[in-house]
Amino acid sequence: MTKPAPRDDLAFKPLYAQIRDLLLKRLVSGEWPPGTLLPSETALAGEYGVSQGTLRKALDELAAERLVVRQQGRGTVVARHDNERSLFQFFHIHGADGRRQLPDSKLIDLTRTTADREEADALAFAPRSRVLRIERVRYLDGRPAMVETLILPQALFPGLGESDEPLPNTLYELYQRRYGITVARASEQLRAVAADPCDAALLGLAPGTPLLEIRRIARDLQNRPVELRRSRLDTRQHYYLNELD
Amino acid sequence: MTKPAPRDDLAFKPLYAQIRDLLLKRLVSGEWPPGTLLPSETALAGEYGVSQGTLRKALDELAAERLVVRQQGRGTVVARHDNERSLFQFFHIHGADGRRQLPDSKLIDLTRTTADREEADALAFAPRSRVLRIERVRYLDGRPAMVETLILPQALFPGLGESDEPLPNTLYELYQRRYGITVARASEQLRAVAADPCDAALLGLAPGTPLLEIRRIARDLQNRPVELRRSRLDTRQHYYLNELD
DNA sequence: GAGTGGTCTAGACCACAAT
DNA sequence: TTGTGGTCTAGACCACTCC
Repeated sequence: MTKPAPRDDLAFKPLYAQIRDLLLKRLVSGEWPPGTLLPSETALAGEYGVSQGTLRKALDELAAERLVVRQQGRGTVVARHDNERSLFQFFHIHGADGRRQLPDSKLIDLTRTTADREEADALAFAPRSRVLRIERVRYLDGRPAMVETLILPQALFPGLGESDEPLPNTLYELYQRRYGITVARASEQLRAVAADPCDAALLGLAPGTPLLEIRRIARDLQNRPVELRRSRLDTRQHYYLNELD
Repeated sequence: MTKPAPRDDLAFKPLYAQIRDLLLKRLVSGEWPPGTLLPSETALAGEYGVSQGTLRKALDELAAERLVVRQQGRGTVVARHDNERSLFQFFHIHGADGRRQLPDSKLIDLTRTTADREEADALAFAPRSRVLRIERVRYLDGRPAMVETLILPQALFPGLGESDEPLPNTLYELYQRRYGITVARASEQLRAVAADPCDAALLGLAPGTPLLEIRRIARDLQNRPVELRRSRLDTRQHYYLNELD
């Protein structure tokens, strides 16, 4: 129907990749909020003037990135941040028996402050940007297992934590629903550290106990850093699982 | 050419998945050792009596699992365990500056013994199977950074460590070349532990220092556990990186 | 029954590697 | 020049969901 992509410029992209980018732009724009049923493959193919096969390959790529979910017989849905997704994509902590569950959270502290140098570097911010700092303890099987510090740019999450409403347990769902920010990927750096007196008191263990520290940078659909998170986990009853394949 | 797959049994698989399984069987069998150039898509499609598109989808799946590598203009090659693959698929440790390099290794001890209960469980072995136990220290930037214990079933690696030849630094390449065992995937459990006196002496740090312990179970093409590995990393200069996407 | 995504086919042309 | 994998198309039928 349309001729194949021309090969003029050096940054050549196959047609299906170009279509993928156009679809992603519409996801980012908010035209199709999470939970929306996309137009059918044939409709989109017609709209872009490509074959169904090419459009399908574009959607398959977005599905592989977990930005959309394909459902035979129903259609293609924009991915939503439910507990299921949080658990499978972003939560790698397992109990000694191999089970996995989302932790409960107890807020310890919530302050508005400025990013220190390290935080600004990690988030690719201007130094001394305004950030929200959240400290919480997370419970697994009803017992305190993890201390967590979050750094959020105030510019992206205006008004967060100002009302009296309690913060939900799964924050990414809130980012998406209230601020239209979808956490699409993250990178985590893992280290072993000694519990400082504060960690120790919150987790009920001796200072100096080894803890697994996880430093996460979460990014949105445009690959922009939106959250910095430092978790310290007591690994006597739990471990972090990574599958390599 | 051939009719679509029948829908008789409950364990229905699409045709391309069946072809994938047949190709995998030939990889496992040793018919196509690592490094081999596979027959072309058209040749294989003819052989199985399917269209090129279906055969392509089967090969694409194997490529996604990193069992084969596609090279435009050349053909499809059976994946080989080179340093590149070891680094990208199996080695997640980075230096403080984000760089990554394979560590050097120094052998500390090599003994033939029987698996203890925990080891036998992890490897899905009969208890008290004969295993080879290797202890080594691994160096990054010329400095000791990690203590590593490996448990290998003697039945799978006969004669390993009996001659005087030194063990190579990247073992997976040896498993593949000498024993025809390809490590295809692995799972890693991460915990924070305190350095015991032995770790401390080998790494030159104080006993009790927090170390990142990585327990890896490596599996071959048939998903059979072939190696158990327990690494303890000094994370003052290095970290373990996991990308979630 | 209507509409969706999932599978499969057949054929065309392109980019790339090897000779 | 030959042969490979990569892209793109057009059309068919199937399995599934929903009304």
